[in-house]
Amino acid sequence: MSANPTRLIGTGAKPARHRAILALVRGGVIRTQEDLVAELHRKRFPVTQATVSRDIRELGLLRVHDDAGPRYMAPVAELDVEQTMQRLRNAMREHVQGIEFVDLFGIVHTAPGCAPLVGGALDGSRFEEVAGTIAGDDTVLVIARSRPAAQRLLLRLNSMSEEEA
Amino acid sequence: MSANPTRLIGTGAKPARHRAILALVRGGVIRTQEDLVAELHRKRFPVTQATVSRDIRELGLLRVHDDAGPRYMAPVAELDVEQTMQRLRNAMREHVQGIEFVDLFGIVHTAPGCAPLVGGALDGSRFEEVAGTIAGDDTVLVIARSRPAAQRLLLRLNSMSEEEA
DNA sequence: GTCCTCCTTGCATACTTATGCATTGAGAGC
DNA sequence: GCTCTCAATGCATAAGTATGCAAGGAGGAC
Repeated sequence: MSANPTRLIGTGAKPARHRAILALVRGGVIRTQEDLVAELHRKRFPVTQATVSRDIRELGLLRVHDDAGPRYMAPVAELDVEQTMQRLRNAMREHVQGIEFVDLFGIVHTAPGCAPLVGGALDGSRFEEVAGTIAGDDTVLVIARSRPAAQRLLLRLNSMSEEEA
Repeated sequence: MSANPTRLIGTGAKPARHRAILALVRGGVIRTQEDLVAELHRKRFPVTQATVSRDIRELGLLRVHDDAGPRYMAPVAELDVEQTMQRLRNAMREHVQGIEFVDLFGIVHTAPGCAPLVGGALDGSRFEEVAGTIAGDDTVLVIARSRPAAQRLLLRLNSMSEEEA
C-alpha cells in the first residue's frame, strides 16, 4: 500500500477496498461490520455499513464465534465441501490398496508414504462417523465413533475407492 | 463451580438438540435461525430463536454466504487457530530436520514420509507470508510471497521447531 | 424433607446485518 | 458534446441475531 492517493472514492475503489478488507480480517479481530467501517475509514475508504455488508458477501467472508463473540474470518478452502470430497475421492482412488475393519478400527492400506495424505483427506472430509485418524507410512488407522458408524464408513470408503473419476 | 464430572443436565434435551442441529446443518440448507427453530419443532424440540442463537455459538457453527444468501455450516477444524498452530508446532518440532531459504523458496527437510504432514500443517496455518507449499516425501517446498515474507517465515519456523512443548 | 446452587430457557429488546430504492459517476456509442 | 446504461453506493428500514434478566427445574448436601 505505498501508492496511496488522497481520495479513493470513485473509480477502482472497490477492488482496493476488498483487498483492504481481507487484510484487516486476516490481521486483526473484526467483530462487526461497524468495526470494519471504522478501520476502513482510517484507511480512507469512506464507506458505510451497507457497502461493507455487500463486500462481505462478495468476498465470501465467514462469521465464526470465539469466546468473546462473533467475528469475521477470511474464507478457507476447506469449507468447500465439494472440493474436499473430491480430494478424498482422488486420494482413495489413487493411493488406497485395501480397507478392512476390525470392530471400531478401520485399517486403510496405501501405497508407501501415502498414508499421511489419505489420512489428511479423511480428516478434512469431517465424516460424522470418524472420531479420528492416525497415519503411518503406508497405513491409516481410522477410528469410528460406533459400530454402526464403522459399517457405514466401510461402505462409503469402499464405494469411493472404486468410483470412476 | 467445582469439579462436577458427569452432571446430568436439565431434562437432557440440550445434547440431543445439539446433535439434531449439527445433522440439520450438515444435511440441508439452513439460512436463518428461524429455519432452524422450525426444523427443530418438526423434530419435537420446542425451542425459541434465543436458544438456537446460543446453541449456534456453543456448537461453533459458521455463517457463510452462497449465491442465495447467508447460510449456516458445521464447524471445520482448520478454523481453530490455536489448534492449528499447535498442530504446526508439533509437526515442526517432531518431524523437521532443517530449514533453509533460497530467495523466495524455503526448503524444509523432514523425516522420510513426513513432508505431506508438515506441508499440510503449514497450509492449514494460513500464514499471510506463504503463497503455497509442495510436499514430496521428505522435503517441503514453501513459496513465500516476498523476500521480507521469506525472512519472517524463516525466523518463525525456526523458532517453532526449536520451541519446547 | 428443605435449602442451595447451577444450568437452561423464554421473553423482551438491544444490537447487527441485509436490502429496496434512489442517486451518482464512469464509460460506451453516437 | 450529449445520452444511455450500468455498477457502485448511501439512506432508511426491514430482517435477523444476541443478550440481560428472571423463572423453572435438577442434583447435592444435610
